[in-house]
Amino acid sequence: MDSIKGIKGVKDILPEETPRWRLIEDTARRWALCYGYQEIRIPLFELTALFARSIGSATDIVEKEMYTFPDRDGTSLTLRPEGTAGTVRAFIEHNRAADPLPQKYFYIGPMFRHERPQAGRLRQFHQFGVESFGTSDPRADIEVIALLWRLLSDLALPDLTLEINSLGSSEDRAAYKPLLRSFLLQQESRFCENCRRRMDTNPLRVLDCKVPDCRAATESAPRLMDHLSPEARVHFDQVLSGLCALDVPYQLNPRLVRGLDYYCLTSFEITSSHLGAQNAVGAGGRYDGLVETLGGPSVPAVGFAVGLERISLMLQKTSTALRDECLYYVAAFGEAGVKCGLVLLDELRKAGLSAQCDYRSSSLKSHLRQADRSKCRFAILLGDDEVARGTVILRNLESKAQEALPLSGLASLLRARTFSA
RNA sequence: GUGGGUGUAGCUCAGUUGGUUAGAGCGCCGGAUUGUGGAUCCGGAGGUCGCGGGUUCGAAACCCGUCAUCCACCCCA
Repeated sequence: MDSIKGIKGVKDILPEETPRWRLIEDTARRWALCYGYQEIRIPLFELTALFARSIGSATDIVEKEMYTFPDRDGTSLTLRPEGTAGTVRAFIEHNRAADPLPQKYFYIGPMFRHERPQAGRLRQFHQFGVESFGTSDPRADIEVIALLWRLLSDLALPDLTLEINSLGSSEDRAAYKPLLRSFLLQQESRFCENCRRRMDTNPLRVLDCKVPDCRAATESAPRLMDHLSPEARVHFDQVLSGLCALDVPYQLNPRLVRGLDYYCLTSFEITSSHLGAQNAVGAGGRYDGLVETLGGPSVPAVGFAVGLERISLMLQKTSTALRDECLYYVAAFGEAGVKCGLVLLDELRKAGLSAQCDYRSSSLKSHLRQADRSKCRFAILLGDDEVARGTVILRNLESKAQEALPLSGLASLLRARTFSA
């Protein structure tokens, strides 16, 4: 009989790795709460139309990467490829804009995109993201960038670079695109096939091409940054000076263009040189028009998302192995010992002390071998002799020091020791 | 969707120009006078050589196909 395998690009996170994942998730939650963001839990799937409208129907995500399927009545549903669309939908649906307080949310959970798996890229992957609604002030941009920077720094991820750019307003881009396009057309022969196609569909992306010849060809291209409206320019300058004031180091990258349609003004990305080809750890930007696009009021917004797998990959290299520890191993053997051991295990656990036992082991020797492997700090030896005396032997597995303790009331005695130390 | 690499024990991998019972290390289970773990020594379990076809007296090895996986492109977190 053939065994059933997992789905391509959908990975199990095994017990060896979950402590690392909890560290990442706990750190993210802590920083988000510290900055006044509140957790929101949104569905894993939504109407397909939501993503098509928010992300942009001409983007790669919508065109070829979504897990889309018909509901039983035929309506098209899609597994969420990112978290912003659903968060904005919930924001509108529950009329949160009517609440006068700043609306700041974070989410954490799995996302789904049908891509070829690669280092740092899976079909089910995990993101932590924040969305700050209602504030057009550049300090909101600074805040989310600082939050992202502090979070990643706290995890001590190596060689991070924050790159930042301004995409201007949609009017700025509309005015800039013809300039760029005519520049590109003048030297069309220098570009790769991909870029020639992009000149029509999305000329901004040509700036982002990794082919060295293409990069060289766009070296002297007109810069969007030089064609910003005065308002956009001021906004951008204030973001940059704010980052300076907070000592968040950044690098201007005029080529930085995001792949989702809804971004405007501030756009940023944090990369690491330790990640292989997919070097972006997290990215985000401002999306002032999105709430309105999805049928809500005109509400400015800014946010980011980070890839948890990519953080995990880097953490694997830098930090020592984490593991979940168990305190006591109960080595119960012999006819009477086994009976008492069953009860003792339960009492320890009821007292909040982690305890385990290998029920297969029948000799003290094999128990101690298991205790050693389990990495418990103590073994409690309980054989027929101890039962007869009404005691147990508490053995420190590291120092090998042993002491006899009374069996009755043992759990509360150990509890008192554990929590007073 | 495109390109390349890799599929042999639970894990990491050997396996000669095709040659007979397919190996090692680690891990696992047991033992070394029966109540004391890690070290050492000894023993044991565990493999449709990814799958299907072909070439051959003979295939883990060569050929074709297929699947899986990894890396890269595209693009993204």
